[in-house]
Amino acid sequence: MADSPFERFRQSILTRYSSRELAARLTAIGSVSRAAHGQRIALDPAADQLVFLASGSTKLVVRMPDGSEQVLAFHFAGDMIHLPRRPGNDFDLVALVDCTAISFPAMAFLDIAEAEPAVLRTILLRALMALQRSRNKAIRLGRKSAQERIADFLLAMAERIGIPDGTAIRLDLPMSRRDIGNSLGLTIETVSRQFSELREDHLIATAGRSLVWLQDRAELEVRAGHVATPVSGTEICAGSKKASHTRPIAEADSGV
Amino acid sequence: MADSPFERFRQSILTRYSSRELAARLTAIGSVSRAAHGQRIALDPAADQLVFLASGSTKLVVRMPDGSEQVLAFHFAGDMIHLPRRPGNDFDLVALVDCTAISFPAMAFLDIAEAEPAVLRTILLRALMALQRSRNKAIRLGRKSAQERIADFLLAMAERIGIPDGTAIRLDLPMSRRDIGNSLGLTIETVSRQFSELREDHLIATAGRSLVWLQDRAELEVRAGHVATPVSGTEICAGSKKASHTRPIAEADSGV
DNA sequence: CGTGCATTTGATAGCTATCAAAGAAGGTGG
DNA sequence: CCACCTTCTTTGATAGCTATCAAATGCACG
Repeated sequence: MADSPFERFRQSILTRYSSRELAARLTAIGSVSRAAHGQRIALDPAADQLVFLASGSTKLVVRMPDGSEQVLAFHFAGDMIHLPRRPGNDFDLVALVDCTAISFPAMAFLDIAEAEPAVLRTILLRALMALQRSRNKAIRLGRKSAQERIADFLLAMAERIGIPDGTAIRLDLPMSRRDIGNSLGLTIETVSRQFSELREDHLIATAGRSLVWLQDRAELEVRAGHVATPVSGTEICAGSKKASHTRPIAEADSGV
Repeated sequence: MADSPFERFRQSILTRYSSRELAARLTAIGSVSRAAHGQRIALDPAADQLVFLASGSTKLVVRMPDGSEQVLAFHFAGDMIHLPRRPGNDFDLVALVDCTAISFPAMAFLDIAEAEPAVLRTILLRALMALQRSRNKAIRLGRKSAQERIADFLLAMAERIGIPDGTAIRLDLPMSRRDIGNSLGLTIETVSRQFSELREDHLIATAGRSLVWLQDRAELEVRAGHVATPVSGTEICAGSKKASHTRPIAEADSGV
């Protein structure tokens, strides 16, 4: 099957030159699981897992003692996700839409991958990217107001799943307002209020529950606190409102 | 020199069986730098760096456009730290006490380490630990009150630099209240108030600016929100206030 | 077309930041 | 060794932001 989960895994993670034996050995320890919207992705709770998300999108959540849940990360097709086992087993990978995933016992995966350092390196680089994203999340949560968090979140999503649409960027968000709130440390009401405010200011447009267009990326960068806010009218700021970083949309990326 | 930075690097990162040639090649691309309290650790801004902290302790900070700084992580001797280069170069590694560090260009390091998959694996495992800590930080910042963050912070520090002292755990915190606040997304005043409250409740004791004793770890776990808070006096909770997780203090660990 | 759930909007309370000032701690120079 | 001085920490009063509580509206699905 040219489009099977394992085929996607091979194309995404294994190098073009890696041996067939390596692929076979990894296939032997990987187990495919499917999950529909809202379902947990079944995982062996006995050991740390490396999960390759072949299709769909997920949220990585931790359940708090008080029953609430904190979203640690969102993941999209092609991501590798590391799930540590902790006493209490409180991490869950939950499907936002229908998903296909392959889960590997982490240590066994690395034992096999050691035969092919390039694969190990790929996993490492993805882990470092995931670390970087987690650090960015910590920045969002630590030093930002509700509006800054929402604007920053939208820009981060634009880089992962944004599609250019005229002068705007179109997003089809697979997660609910509640998930967004749980991810940003905000309540669902606050998320909604900030969406409304950005909409009134014509920085975004929305349709239905999941479609969002970013209409003024430069101003969103300002609202996100990515650039120093110019003091309106009192000082002359040379070169303000530059065209932001203009990073490529939807660059290949992942989430160990 | 048996105690040189490179010797510590070898003992901490390289496996006992790794070749001398590997060590020599890594040594060739690593540059030692020292920094006193408050100084930045000098790093080549041209490329991503992997930094091995041979001695001392540091904070990884990002400077915000408004001039404030967010602390992303604290690091201690033996840690490996990954510093990505971003446009704007806003990440800094700052010494909390006198430090010795070795910095490597990340890609060159990995090129060399590919010859020895066990080394690559060590780096990967440390990256995953750093990711886990960053996720925990995100939980702290996202879903916790000031007191929960402080209690959680103290417990996290206990696991890294805690020293058993009678029935208590002694901490010699190398960072200021301001650094703690910048790390937890709180102001210095709020940090101080929470310390005072924990002190009044006899959960901690302090001496001078840096010494802290954790006197009631189980209750601190409750205050940190690690265990469900028992509803006082209205319901009977079977087996509450168990002796927490009793994880080992100061286990070998690192921070890529 | 009706039902159930997600989202939006509104009013109020609580928590933490901010502003302000006093009180330790640790280092320096006499 | 002690007095001084700078810096960090602690404590207090107030304002602002977001959570919470409550209700209406809108969307998607059967």
